Amino acid sequence: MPATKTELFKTKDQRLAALARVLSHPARVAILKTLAKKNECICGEIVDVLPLAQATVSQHLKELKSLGLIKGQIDGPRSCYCIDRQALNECIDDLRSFFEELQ
Amino acid sequence: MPATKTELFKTKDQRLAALARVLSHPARVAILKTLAKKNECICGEIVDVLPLAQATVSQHLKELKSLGLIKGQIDGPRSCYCIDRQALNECIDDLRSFFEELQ
DNA sequence: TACTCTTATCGTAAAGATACGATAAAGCCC
DNA sequence: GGGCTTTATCGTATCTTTACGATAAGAGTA
Repeated sequence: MPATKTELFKTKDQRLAALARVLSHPARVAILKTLAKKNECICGEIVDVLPLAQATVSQHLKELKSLGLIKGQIDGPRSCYCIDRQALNECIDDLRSFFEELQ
Repeated sequence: MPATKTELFKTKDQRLAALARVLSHPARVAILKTLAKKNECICGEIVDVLPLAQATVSQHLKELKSLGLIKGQIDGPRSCYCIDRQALNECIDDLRSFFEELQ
């Protein structure tokens, strides 16, 4: 029965919810903070910082990337990640205007 | 095996993730917007606005309440909900400082 | 070429979230 | 009291998320 009725809501609300969803795990919050601090990181550095297995971290990175918040580029045998500043700013704006609507 | 390793992360990151989690469903986003617009609503009004069954809406309201973002008070046979402005402002501050850390 | 390092993906198990019908509980009106 | 309205909770089905081991795939190195 429960086939997630997400599509029945307004596009804006869906988008905001999707953004909130990627921030809804402390690992992803920590990844963003780490990337912000070091500007860019190879995957292994992030794995070292988090209390999770490499496969799990890779999965979290994938989610951040699929929402566009981070970019990843291959660097030899490594993967180098960084925050997509522009996408981040758009997300911040979305959240900001949501909160303004609430106030 | 997967027993959610949330507790292994920093308290601040956990808290932010928990906040993001309640915003991670469009129904809860819509509820907050509705409450903001009308200032306060009885449960039934919210049910009328959302494409979900009463039981489901009640569940979403419970989650918003348990995080403290909304307050509910019994009004005769009805339940009257409103946004907890103070709690909301604290959440906004948390998010703001998180984004500042990212920039 | 063989070997090592690094990371993504697959498969899968467990936990959590979502959704709703049914029902309980509490107040109102007659 | 009896019936109606309103909402919370219970039980349950299903879908989604989280987590990790195993493995594949690609790049560098001896």
